[in-house]
Amino acid sequence: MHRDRDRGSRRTGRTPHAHRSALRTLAHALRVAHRLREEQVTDTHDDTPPDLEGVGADERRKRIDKVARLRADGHDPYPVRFDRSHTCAELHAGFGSLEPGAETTEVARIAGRILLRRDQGKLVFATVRDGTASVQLFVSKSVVGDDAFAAFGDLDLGDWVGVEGVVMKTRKGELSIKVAHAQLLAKSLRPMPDKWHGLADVDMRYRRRYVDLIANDESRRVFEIRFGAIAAIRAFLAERGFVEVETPVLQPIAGGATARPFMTHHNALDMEFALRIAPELYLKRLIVGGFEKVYEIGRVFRNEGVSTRHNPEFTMFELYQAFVDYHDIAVLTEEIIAAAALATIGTTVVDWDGRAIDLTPPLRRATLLDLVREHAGLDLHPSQPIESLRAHCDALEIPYEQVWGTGKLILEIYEKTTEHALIDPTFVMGYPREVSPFARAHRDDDTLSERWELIVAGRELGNAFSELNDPIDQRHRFEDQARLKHLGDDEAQAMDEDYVRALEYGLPPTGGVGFGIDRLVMLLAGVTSIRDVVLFPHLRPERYADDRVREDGAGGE
RNA sequence: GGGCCGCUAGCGCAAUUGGCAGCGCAUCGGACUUUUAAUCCGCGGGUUCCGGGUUCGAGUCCCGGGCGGCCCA
Repeated sequence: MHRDRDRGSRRTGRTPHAHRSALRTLAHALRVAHRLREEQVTDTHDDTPPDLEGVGADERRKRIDKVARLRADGHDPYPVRFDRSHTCAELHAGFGSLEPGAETTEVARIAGRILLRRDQGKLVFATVRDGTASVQLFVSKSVVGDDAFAAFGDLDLGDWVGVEGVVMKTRKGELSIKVAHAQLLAKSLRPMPDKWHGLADVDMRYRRRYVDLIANDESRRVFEIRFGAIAAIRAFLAERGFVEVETPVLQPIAGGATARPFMTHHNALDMEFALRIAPELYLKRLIVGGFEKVYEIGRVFRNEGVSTRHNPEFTMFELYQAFVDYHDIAVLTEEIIAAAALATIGTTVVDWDGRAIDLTPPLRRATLLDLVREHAGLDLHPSQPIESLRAHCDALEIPYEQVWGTGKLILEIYEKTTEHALIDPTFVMGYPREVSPFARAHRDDDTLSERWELIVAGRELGNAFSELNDPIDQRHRFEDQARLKHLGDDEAQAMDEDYVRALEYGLPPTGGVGFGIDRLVMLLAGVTSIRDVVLFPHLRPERYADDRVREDGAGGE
């Protein structure tokens, strides 16, 4: 309150004399706007909103009428605030051990949404839930009086309510508030989903996540895992001296990954920007700048298909550390994953698609070439004649393009024969250098790179390098990529001159890793659709009843 | 992008060969002062996703479209 007053007086005190007439004009405009708004409101106030017509409008109509009646009786159906003394979880923690039938003298004030009602005539039980847990309300006519009892009876499932009363346990042992006062905090106009079956329609669960979260415990569980995993990663890294940074989402050149970007337009500069496909190149610029341990958790955007495995925007974790290599990064990564798992599900063994997957460090390490030998029975190496690798592709019915080198062909063979079979977590080490434009050459074999991908349940979870820090080499890699792009590979990297310039100032030896937070959460939560771990997944736009009218009017497009 | 499947009351689901569109929950009315998805009695509620077609008759069959799911690419 003090702060508000201070701020207000400072602002008035600073108002320059010369601005008064401008302020008067503004005040006038605001008054006009306000009046217009009021006219609109009174115009439509008693009318049925257009979308109230048609099916299912019954219950909403009734609840809207209730709101009007409450207002007519001098009650505010949407009061401004409520002071609570406890969350539901705090009540359980503090009074969970009460004996059945016991009544305390402790007065508690809690708030929550009414989820269930059990009407007993002159006694009503209601289950309310806040953000922490649920607690039962015990509402007795003889305690609250006839009028308040009737008012409580007027509340609907879904309404937000604040109550005050002593803490007690019923004879059956249910922790309850013996309500003395109850207040509507926000009227719900829409009927809740089935109290037992919840909201099952998958499409509606994604489109109306708010309802899904109200009705489905499982949905809340998954997102608690998500929030917990991210928090655990941040805590783990903070403890080890990493700093969290934010780098540009709007980038003149979308680099750091092979994917097609979304393009957008900057009006004032009149130029095209890409939404980032990875934060990688900016994070490494920061290592050039002298930060030694940086990471970013942020949204990246890839303009590709939409499915249960791909959302156009998803959350990427990327980390870079100076003076370490990809072996060090593998150790760090498995520790991060284990920390996230322990913090959220209390174990490093996850149940995924009916299988137990053990994330306990150390995870298996194996080279890509050894794994291909193991799974496909093929002894491959990038130094082999390209004809022999093409022959293997032909035999495996893998389509390829003439511009592809031996490294790309080996990667294709690996993906077709081996990757999907790697169920237990495996660091697949030593990708061909040709397909790894930001990884340094392998210290023992310069046809390979110091790069691993972490594969779990047949899918890529993370990708890491000993970062390429030789600016001359990096320039050549960009030029190779540019050549591919010119030949029609629209996922190839574009030359980023500023990034090369940054490397020319000197990137110290650096290890880096990136992984998809969404995929990690899927693994921890044991769900197979990315849409179950993204709060508001991308879906094709919903069609409203209005669209039909519009289309008919426009003559059908 | 291809194949298969789904869309029915606010929510969850039925509807046989093409023959009156139903059940549960929720709502509404009634009973009930220790319930736990409370219970019991009763009344309402429908653009069967949209548009065409076949038929005496379409939720059901055919064609086109929309949205989603699963599998494949």
